[in-house]
Amino acid sequence: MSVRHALLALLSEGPKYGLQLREEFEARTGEVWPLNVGQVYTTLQRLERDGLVESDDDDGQDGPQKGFRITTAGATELAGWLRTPPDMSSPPRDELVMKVLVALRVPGTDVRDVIQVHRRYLVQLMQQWTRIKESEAESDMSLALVVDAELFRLDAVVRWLDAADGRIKRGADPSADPRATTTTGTTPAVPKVRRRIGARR
Amino acid sequence: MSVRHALLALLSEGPKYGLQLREEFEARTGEVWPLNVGQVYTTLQRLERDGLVESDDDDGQDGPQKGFRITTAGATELAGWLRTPPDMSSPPRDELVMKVLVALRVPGTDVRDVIQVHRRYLVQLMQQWTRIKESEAESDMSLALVVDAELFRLDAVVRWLDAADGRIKRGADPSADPRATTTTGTTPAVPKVRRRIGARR
DNA sequence: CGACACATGTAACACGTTACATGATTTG
DNA sequence: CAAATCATGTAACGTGTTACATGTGTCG
Repeated sequence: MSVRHALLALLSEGPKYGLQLREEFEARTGEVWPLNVGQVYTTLQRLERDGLVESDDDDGQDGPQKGFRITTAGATELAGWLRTPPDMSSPPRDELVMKVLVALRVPGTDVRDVIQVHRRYLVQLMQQWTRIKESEAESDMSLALVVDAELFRLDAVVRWLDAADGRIKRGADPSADPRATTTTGTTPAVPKVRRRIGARR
Repeated sequence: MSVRHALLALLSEGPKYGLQLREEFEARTGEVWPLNVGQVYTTLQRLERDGLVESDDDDGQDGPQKGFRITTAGATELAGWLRTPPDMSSPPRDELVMKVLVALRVPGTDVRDVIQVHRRYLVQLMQQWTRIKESEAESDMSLALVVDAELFRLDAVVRWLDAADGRIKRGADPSADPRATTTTGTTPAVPKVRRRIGARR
């Protein structure tokens, strides 16, 4: 859903064609978020189909540098997107969190070891981003913002790993009665609460 | 890639069938990460096709509660996955970051306003997760871990928004010479650096 | 019986990725 | 001319979502 609206936003500055959109997308993300060309074209097709965008193929010919313009509907859609917080019920499945949850139960796995392996990797990554930030981000606002976001994100992951390690260290999961969740179907029908966060949207 | 390995992990405890996998997946994530059934079956098909899993259809019949077992190849794959940090070159495209980057350039948009709208929403979400954590997470390790992860993540996003707001406040993007990135194709061929973080994998 | 739940599947779609095919234009 | 680059597309696949179709068993 992200690329779609980003293209719409780029077109709101004026008509553009395919490759140009890719270049400008990458420029605005400090060349940190590569965008493959194929997706640009298919996304543009979908945008045109949905009436958010128009192209120059009125004259029949599909010459090179086929320009696209944003429509009124497109501008409306874009404005709405900018002010609508993403749907956060329920949170994204995080691969690293999955790994730790899973490692807690997979026989013959040292969870805390898994945690440390990933922690080391993350710290290393943060150092590399910090280096980039120090050397290049002075002059490029977009790059600075993207790198900041990544650093904050990685820092949160590291801190979560530490918290998880703490939780696991003290208390070998006292709540986990394997019988309660592992049984083949004889569980006495626990009223299943599907946790969803409601917030006015 | 996450669900695939999670199912593999569940099967490493012993043979299970489709719906059971869904139930146990959700139990292990504190009912916070719902998993739709259709995906379970299609993922199981792919796992079987790839030889990571075997089923009871040797006897021809496709009765109900069709059990699946993990294979040796599956166990190997799982062990590898647990100790392999996810590929972080390059970072995921974050929708909120995209919005702010985009809002910087879309005519007639108050970026700092967009930032505040989202900030309020995020703080509100954090309060709800905190409430859940205080009331229920005492007794459920998985839930505690998942909620912690979400709280750390949201906190990082809020802090990024504040940092971004700061950057935007001081300095109306001095680096941004629109001509340099917006030109129609006459840019003098800047040596395009595609930033990618290398780390031994 | 009829309603409900369990259980397995399929179809259609959105989005993302990699890889390939096809022209047009520039340049050595 | 030949090769490289620019530009547009398509195909195949993986993953995820929603919705529907189809059986089977249980229980009022």
